[in-house]
Amino acid sequence: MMWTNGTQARAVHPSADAFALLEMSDETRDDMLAHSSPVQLERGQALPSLAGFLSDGVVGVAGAASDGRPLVCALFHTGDLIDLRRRARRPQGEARALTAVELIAFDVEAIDAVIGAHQDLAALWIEQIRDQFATLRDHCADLSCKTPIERLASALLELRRWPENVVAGAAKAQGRAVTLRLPILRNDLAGYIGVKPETVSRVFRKLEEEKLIEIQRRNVICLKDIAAIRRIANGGRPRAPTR
Amino acid sequence: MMWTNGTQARAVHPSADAFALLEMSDETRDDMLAHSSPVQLERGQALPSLAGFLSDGVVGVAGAASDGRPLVCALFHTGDLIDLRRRARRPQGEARALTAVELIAFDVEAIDAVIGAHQDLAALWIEQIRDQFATLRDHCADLSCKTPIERLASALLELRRWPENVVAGAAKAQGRAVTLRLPILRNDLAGYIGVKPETVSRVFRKLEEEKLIEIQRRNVICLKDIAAIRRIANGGRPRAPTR
DNA sequence: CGGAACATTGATTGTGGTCAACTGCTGTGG
DNA sequence: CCACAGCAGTTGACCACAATCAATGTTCCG
Repeated sequence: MMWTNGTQARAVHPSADAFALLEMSDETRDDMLAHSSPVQLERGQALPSLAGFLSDGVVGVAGAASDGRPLVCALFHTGDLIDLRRRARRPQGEARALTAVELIAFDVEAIDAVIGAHQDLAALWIEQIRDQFATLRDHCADLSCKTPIERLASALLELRRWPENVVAGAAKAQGRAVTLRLPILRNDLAGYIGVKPETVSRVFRKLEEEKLIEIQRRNVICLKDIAAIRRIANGGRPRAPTR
Repeated sequence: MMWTNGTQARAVHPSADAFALLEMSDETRDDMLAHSSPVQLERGQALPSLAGFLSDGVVGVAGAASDGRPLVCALFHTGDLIDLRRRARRPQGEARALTAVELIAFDVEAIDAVIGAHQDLAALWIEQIRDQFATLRDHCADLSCKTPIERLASALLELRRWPENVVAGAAKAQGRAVTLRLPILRNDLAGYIGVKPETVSRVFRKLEEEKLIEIQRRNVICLKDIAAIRRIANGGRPRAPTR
């Protein structure tokens, strides 16, 4: 894996300026940056702060089960504001890098004052958390009652929403087909959709047998029939009746 | 069921002033109320607005499965600010009253300006959504990898967090025991923890056989050993190994 | 190459969904 | 008052299916 020398300085990644895409005034931006510190993490490392801006990579929040059951209850992607603070007593759950990550970690003591001082930032912050809340509601709906194949289909469509996961080029050419670069490992994907890695593997194979996807490499798959995949994701494969 | 005369005027419910408990200036409060309208809903009715303050009752957000699988992907309780807006194209999912509900429905066109104008409201709003986000993450963790008995234990402890669900009196007397008034039906509870009503019934019976709870009435149960219930909720009942 | 990490495949079994029948309760109306 | 309908919840029998465990395969490094 690249970038194993975590804290060491290195050339700026092209996507590192995702921060510049956030719509806010320069003044607000400067004020935010004044109370933050950029860090680089490798896969597996815990986030140093409960709040930050994810300028590159994927972060997963793990819940706390007393035994070591792996699980990923929420995903953050490049361009997301992260705010995991809560009023509740025990701060259970922990955020970890699922890929190599660039993070602008905020000083949680100071960032609230910055938010309060800048109306545009407050609006942006609310919009971000609100969207993540909505995404998580959808995800909960998947976990509540869907079959593994429906969950995986749903997760694939969700990953497609982030441009950095979509492989350019082949996309337009093949009509409705889209080639996806899965940013996370099977293990984490399985944890996210609430099944075991073996099941993910079996479901991938099933989808490929049905010509709906094509597994090109371990983490590169082509969605060949988006419409059919969406139909499955919306509940098109309920469990068989007992008869 | 009481209050079947939905829109008809009636005496103010004691808990209707939960709104007064929100920490904000009078000016902010007046400004909010100027852009909102109080409504009363009975069980099953959809919320008239994507944003509001829940002054009494329980609201559930249902996801959208193409077949009619019931599910409740998020719960709101008395005292919660509700903001279900999202940038995403299709506004899937729908909020419905799971009990009789009193709601101060906000005008979604105007409420953002009110938030922008009042710093205290912005801070409050962020804190609320952030907390709901955190609660939902915990819930996702439950759904991802826990067994039905663990999920139900977790849900019971979650419901205990809202004082209106706790039956006063017997609570203090019995030491660690707490009597809970379940605000929602078995069906909705099952949908929330991602199992079928039959399973909820079986798990309740199992918990009662183990003397951890006592089902006093259909919707009144006594948690007799909170510590043991919490141990289960945290992952104390994994599925048996195959051997 | 060798080795570790990641991923897949196969055989087996526990278990929660499914369906169906039943109980208990409440309100309605004759 | 009982009869009845309607709804919420429970119980039982059955079995599809995903978790388990084990072994093998693949990829990616040094």
